[in-house]
Amino acid sequence: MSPENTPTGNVPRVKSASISGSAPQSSSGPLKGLYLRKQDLRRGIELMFFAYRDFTGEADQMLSNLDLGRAHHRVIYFVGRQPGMSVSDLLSILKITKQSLSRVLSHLINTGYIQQTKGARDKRQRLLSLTKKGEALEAKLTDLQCRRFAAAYSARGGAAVDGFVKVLSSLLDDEIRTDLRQQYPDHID
Amino acid sequence: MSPENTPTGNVPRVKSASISGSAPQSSSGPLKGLYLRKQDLRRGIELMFFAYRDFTGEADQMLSNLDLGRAHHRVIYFVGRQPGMSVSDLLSILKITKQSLSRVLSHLINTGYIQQTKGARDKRQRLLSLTKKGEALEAKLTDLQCRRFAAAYSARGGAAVDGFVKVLSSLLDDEIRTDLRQQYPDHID
DNA sequence: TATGATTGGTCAACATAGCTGACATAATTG
DNA sequence: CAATTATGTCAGCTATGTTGACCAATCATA
Repeated sequence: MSPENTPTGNVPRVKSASISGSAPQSSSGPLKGLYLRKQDLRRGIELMFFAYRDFTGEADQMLSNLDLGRAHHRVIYFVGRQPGMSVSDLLSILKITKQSLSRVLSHLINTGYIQQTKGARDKRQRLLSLTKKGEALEAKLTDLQCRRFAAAYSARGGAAVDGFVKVLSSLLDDEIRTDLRQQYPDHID
Repeated sequence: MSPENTPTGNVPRVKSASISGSAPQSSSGPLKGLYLRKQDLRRGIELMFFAYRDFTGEADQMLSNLDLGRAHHRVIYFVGRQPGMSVSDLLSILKITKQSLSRVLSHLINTGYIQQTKGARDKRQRLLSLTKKGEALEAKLTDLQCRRFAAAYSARGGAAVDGFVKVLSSLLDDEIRTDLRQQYPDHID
């Protein structure tokens, strides 16, 4: 695709790679390196782009009907996942600025999706949790996305799911992988 | 996590699911449905979120040094992938409005990353391609992301890559999957 | 207890990247 | 010729990110 600056040391250069792989073996074959051609890596890049867009699309639609955006969804999701979390917990998960979060969080509190309670140990903390209304929305949104995953997982089976999880977790930055490993100890290595 | 509105018909309800799976079998076991628990689906959701962020992070950084954003990257990527494509081709891939694309595309043309040529068959079309400068940037950005994929793929092996591709393609909307299948005929089913 | 660090909130200002709606031009097609 | 298509452009709006500055409450500790 771009002659100069040949890929990586890791990637076998395939000069003038054929656009579509009329590969002699199946692309899933055990032959080392057969999945490291430029076209295979590009396929991964594109799949990530399209799959992420489709994966968030349905929820985005439902949210826009409620005058909410994807940023609100993230907050609702993670607060629902770990009720009683602090604002700084949320900040370190989302990796956005306090100001960006504040805008979204305030709106969710004002519209009754999220409630705050003062921390018992540390009274500076505002511990976040979903209200009934927030729980209802979180359930609807998460169900939408879980449905999509459940369909994909059942269509492809456990071995494919295992590979999916392995590769995705290897795409993570090391720091994030360490965090996630603690939350899913048996599942992400 | 949210009792009301129980998941899908497809998803086995696991009321009061334990937070962390101290599963009796490995999560990748062949046992049907063991990867369809709510926690497994949530793990997928979260992996998509974090992996997508990390996957785009390095390129975003490089782009911001050039006063470009992710939208510019997408245009450069897809034009690089298919030189000579028309504006409407690009629109249907990116699924954004003409105006949104126009802003980004004009900037890339003005700054010399992309060039236009009138279509030979249809003179209304502006066929897009990368300039030398654009090719150089595309190569740097794509190499960055390919490196990440190559590392993940080699760390996990061909079987995992196969599962990764299968599950991701099943997460796509049907329409997109049909399109991609044509571009990677041997690879996406 | 006084000091410094942490947790959280807020204000102002700005940038990017999406959106709608309206309209214009050029070229193709029927 | 009329309708459609491909593209570009203007004006304005929204969502979500950014920086930098500053403040108040609370906690931890010298």
